[in-house]
Amino acid sequence: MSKALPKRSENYSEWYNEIVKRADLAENSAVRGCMVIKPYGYAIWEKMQSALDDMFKATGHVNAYFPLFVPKSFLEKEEEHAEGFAKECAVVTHYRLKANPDGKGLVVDPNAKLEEELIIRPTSETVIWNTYKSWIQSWRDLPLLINQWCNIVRWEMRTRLFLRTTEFLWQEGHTAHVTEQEAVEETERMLGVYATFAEDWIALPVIRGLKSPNERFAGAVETYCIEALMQDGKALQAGTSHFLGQNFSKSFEVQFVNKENKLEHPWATSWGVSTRLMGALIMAHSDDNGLVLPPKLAPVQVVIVPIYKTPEDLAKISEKAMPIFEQLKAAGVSVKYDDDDKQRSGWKFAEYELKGVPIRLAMGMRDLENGTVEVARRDTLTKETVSLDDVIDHIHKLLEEMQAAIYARALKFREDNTFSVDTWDQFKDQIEKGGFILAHWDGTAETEEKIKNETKATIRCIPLDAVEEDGKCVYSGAPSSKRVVFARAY
RNA sequence: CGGGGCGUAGCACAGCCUGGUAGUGCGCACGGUUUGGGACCGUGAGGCCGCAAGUUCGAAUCUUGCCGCCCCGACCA
Repeated sequence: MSKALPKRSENYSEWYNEIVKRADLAENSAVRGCMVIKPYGYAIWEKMQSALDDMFKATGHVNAYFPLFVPKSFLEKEEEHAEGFAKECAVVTHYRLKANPDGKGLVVDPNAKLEEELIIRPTSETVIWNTYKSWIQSWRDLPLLINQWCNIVRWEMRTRLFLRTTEFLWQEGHTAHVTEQEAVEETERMLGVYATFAEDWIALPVIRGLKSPNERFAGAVETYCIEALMQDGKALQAGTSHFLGQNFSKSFEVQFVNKENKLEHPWATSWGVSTRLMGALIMAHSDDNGLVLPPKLAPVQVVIVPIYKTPEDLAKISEKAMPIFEQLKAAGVSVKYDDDDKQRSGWKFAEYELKGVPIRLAMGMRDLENGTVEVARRDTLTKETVSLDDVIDHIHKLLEEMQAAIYARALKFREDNTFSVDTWDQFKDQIEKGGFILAHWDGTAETEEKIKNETKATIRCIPLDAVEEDGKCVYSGAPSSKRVVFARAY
């Protein structure tokens, strides 16, 4: 077995692929473009789900489930939406197979052709708004605040584990409101939820912004996003929140009676984050030794490794280790005691580093004599010796400290790799080196397109907190009032 | 869909050019010695060499076709 991971500095994408596989997060499946999320990777996803779900509930949302299949006629109803997704839809045309009359195996039964094709959902606005039609009659039915956790299929040309797969897992919130302002507030509220989640849980600093019209969700009036910077200097869109206006309520003829007894179309939002967040988590923090997990998302936060020669020694160590294990567990810390004698301690150290376990405790006979335990932290790869009396308290503090330190490190990286650029030459030069580029843009799709064609850089977002300043578009020289974020992106 | 690469043991690969007994490392099983940063020795199990056809006395190796996967582009969360 090759022990070392590829180095980030030498081949970032190979490093990424290897870390996903070696840390047991996911693997490619027998189905092209589709991944198998392995138990360890899924455990992290479950932690993300659980935290997000709590935040959705706290903001008044409830969960529901809508069908996997979308009748083609639904998808067609909102024109821009249909156009945007048409190219990447999987289509169900038949409902039955039969024995191959020419020999072995099965063939599609031509007599079982569907009258209307079914699309595997690339997103659920259409089925959901078709449903909302019957759920919404009065202003008293609003706001309708619904979320669903489900899978999605978008037929991508090229896939990468977690970052872009044909099938992926996500949540999609779909809300309906009486007023435009309420819907805009909801869109912004959920963007805030995503940003808070990214920063507090993934320890990932994000820029909150608006997408340019080019990058807008198909069918949206406005798309908000959070953008993060990965260690290779490329940007990753980590979440989106859309203000849909009345586009879907009109297309699906959803109306409610307002307080004045007049018919109105409700205002809509939708918002989602996906298993792509796993990719963000990996690429933001991990190093050449493996995963680095922020404690809040680590399936195992503390691992205790006994170091012993004889079963008698192990028994003595266990006697001291088990109270630590029990106390941590009782305090809600996810802890594992690894006394498996199949592997030696050195192997375990490397393995837990690869898997990103935040804190490792090692206890040997020497520690027993001294009443101590060795505490190793994953993010800095540092070790210290701590008295058994203090260790529980120490771990609690350390977990919090590490969560903050990992965020701080990512924030510093982003700050060190964000550049204000004012000339086209500087722009072209900097984009090769990576990072976020803050530059003036004249606001036209033409300029955006030309910049993309010449440099592969896209406008990641127009930051919500952009300062107003007079400037000239870095490409066209036309006047501009604020800087937008450019980067090459995943 | 274009351009490149690869399909041989669970995994990573060699062998192919120049046709002739299917190999190495890791992993796995058993035994022993080890154990504070990925231990070592010994014994052993494990293969339709991607699929199909062709050439040949004989094909992992040569020819043709097909299938699949990976990487680089165009498309995208």
